[in-house]
Amino acid sequence: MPEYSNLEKVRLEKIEALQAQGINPYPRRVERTHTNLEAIQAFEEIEGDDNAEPILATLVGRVRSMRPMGKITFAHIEDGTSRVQLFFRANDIGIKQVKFFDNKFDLGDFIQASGKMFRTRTGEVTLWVSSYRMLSKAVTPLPAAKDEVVDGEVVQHATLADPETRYRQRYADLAVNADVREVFRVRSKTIRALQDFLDGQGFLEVETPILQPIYGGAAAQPFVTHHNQLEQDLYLRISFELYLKRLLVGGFERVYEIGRDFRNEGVSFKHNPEFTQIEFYMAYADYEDVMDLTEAMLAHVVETIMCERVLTYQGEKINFEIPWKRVELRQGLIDAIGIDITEHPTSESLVEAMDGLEMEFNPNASRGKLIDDLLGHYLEPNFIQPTFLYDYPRDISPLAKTKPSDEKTVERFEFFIGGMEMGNAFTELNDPIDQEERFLEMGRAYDSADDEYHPIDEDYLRAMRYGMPPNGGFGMGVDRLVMLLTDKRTIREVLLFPPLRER
RNA sequence: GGGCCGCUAGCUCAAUUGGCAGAGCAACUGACUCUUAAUCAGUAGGUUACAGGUUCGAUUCCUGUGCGGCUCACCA
Repeated sequence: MPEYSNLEKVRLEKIEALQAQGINPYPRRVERTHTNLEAIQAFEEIEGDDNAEPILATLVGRVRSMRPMGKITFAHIEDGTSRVQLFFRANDIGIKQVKFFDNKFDLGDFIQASGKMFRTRTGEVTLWVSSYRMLSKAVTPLPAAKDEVVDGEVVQHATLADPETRYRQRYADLAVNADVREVFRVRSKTIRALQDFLDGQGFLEVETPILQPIYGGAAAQPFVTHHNQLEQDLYLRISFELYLKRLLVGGFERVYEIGRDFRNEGVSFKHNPEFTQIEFYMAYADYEDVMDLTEAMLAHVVETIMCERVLTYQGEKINFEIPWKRVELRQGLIDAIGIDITEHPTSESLVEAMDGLEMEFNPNASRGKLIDDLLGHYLEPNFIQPTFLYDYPRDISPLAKTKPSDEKTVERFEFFIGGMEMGNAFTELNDPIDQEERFLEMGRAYDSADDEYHPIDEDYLRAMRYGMPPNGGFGMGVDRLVMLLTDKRTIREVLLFPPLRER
């Protein structure tokens, strides 16, 4: 049994009063002739034409404001398309019906109202109500104090702002904050735009297992679960990579997947334990082809959402015109801190060179890890404009092909926007013998670090031994892209139901 | 996981040095036939997150717990 607040008790009493009058506060059937927006537009089209038939409409929506004035009442209702004003007048429907609305309806209730569209003296297109009924009674008041419509824009005066309540009760946040609803419309459009682009390039969208007996394709701690009948532990995937590349072996030349990855790691403004990833794999392509496609894809998405290839993120204008800046990792570090990583082929040598940097680091880390730390600290935050950073150390890239000229470096790029790492791509390793050696090296690296056991995906190696076409692969965090497109500083703002501790 | 900060009415926020816990909106009662943050008059609304401590007296100071925020760490 919930403990009802005084405000809720008042509304429960209203429900009882309705039922006592034989009125069902939660009826089954609804009538609706127009959305609110359609009704307003239909009226505006015939307005001024004396011969036109009046627009008769039955509208539905949630009551968002009420202004009772004795024998007339104004109210605003909101549906999925727009707000519209209702006008109740005793002359038309009788004082009882006006008072019934004033007394038995509350902010947040759903109503169905019929009448004629007209424009008030103060200029607002309004439904002149001839009949109305309750569609759903709200027991709990919406956490919005009051809002008004100014020039068609809803202006809120003190609304739900506490982040904890907003995330825990996202339904209330959405109901009350139109800008939050807009974020998730943009999110949906973003995913659609990615699909449209890749479909247009001849890619096939596929779905691969989320529950996997062996996880791989990224460096991350997995979530573990258990299948009762199979009597087997399964992992929630940390990437799609190894399954998608099996599909290249199977004969699909271009595949992509958009879906959820799960990583049992820390949470931050740009990390969530479950997040949406897009990966694609492209046969007969290398990482430079993938760079070209990445630019074109992001330009398409930004243009679709923003209607131009520019967006503003946290006050910075970000330009998605092609081509983007391309920075070689080695040169980027030389320019930033004067260290040439090719002159330091061992971690010992690199550690020596890093002595004196203000950045803290683990001197026992591998050379690749140190380079990764350096770029995360000195390069990433400065890449506000879309930037490719390319040619990475081999030992942190076990699935990428080495450069022909340099065994310690692989054909890999990451790209950055707004100071955030957005994605990762490489010329994919397709040599099964080399791949097995890399896996074994990696296993040793884990042993030596006394870290957890890292399983080798033998089936993936078998697939590669059947022959895998040369290919370029790509992965990107979709949540982070949506952050850019909606100008949100934290990933939680673009997740409908961000994780919170149980209360 | 560490550090810092926060938690007061349904919502947004006040409360002087430790001295009767307040406002706006929402709610309730009444007035009002073109309002739109409607207006006007009145009423009610609190375990100050929770538990303990110091004190004549705690929203305020101290300790612990819970939840959240920021940040650092972790994160091929």
